[in-house]
Amino acid sequence: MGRQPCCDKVGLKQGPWTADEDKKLINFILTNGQCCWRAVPKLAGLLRCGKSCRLRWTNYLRPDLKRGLLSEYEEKMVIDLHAQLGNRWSKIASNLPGRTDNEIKNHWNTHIKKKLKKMGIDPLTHKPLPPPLPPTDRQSSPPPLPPKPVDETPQPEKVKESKGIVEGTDVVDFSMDEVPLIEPHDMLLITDGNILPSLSSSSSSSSTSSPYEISASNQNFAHEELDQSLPSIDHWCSTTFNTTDYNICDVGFWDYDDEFMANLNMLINDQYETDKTIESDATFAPDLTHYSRMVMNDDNWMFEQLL
DNA sequence: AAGGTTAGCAACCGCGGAACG
DNA sequence: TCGTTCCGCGGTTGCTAACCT
Repeated sequence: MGRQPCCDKVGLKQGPWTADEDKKLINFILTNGQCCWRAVPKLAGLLRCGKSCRLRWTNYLRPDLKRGLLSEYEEKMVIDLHAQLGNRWSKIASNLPGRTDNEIKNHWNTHIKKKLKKMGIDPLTHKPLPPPLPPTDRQSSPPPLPPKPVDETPQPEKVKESKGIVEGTDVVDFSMDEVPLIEPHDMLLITDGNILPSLSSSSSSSSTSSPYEISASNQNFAHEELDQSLPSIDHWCSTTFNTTDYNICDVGFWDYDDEFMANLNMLINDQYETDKTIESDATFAPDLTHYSRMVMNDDNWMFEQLL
């Protein structure tokens, strides 16, 4: 017996989302938070499958998304994280606040790949490309084998993806196995050539195998960068709904973790500018007691006072 | 101006794995 | 332990605007 489809597609809408559908979804999540995605379309009055709703929300409607092209810094981050993690876009995205895995994947495929190739770097292995062979050689000889990873020691966690390798044939592609995995404590983060001060007490930076340092225990890798990376709520509303007719004061009822709420709180209250030295999650915790609920109504954001 | 091509991106597809009964 | 459900992820598709001829 095969796997059941994620949703009954009969009568369900597919393709681009309309503004009205967006509003319905946003209103529902603002009011109820993120719950079981399968139930969302029914409860929100949408003729979509739950998967489609989740995708639309996570990739487009989330208020913490940063729209627009990746900055030079973000691009550098993506390149280095890709060298460490391979095509694990969600992991890469988790280190870039306001960016989605889909967005990074698209940017990689359309921009970064070409850039690296132009620079003579293989986007798969992040090593210099072999010099191009003359046309006659290309026809007669198989493609060169990819270089082996420098570190030959066995990896504790082998990535399962190994598509593209066909043993005994000339069809040779690269796999995730060939990208050495780096433990969080091995990572090093720099921006424009300057090593950022570590926000994590545990990062010893003894290994310099990577030009970036990502502290696994502290995802707000650098407050300065976070400041640039997170979008403003005003910007979100104006870009998402193409309207300036809203009045943002406070936002609440989000089903997010404390750090996200704190970041959002800082954006809204301008608290961030005066409190850049915050280091622990405890001090990040936002005060939600006075928050209003934001609801989409027609083309405008409406606010409901909770207290 | 019209038709063809390319680039960029939103959305979909299908699989794997976690959670649960 | 097994079957089912659901979520999340990575790969792929398809639409559309921009560009080219």
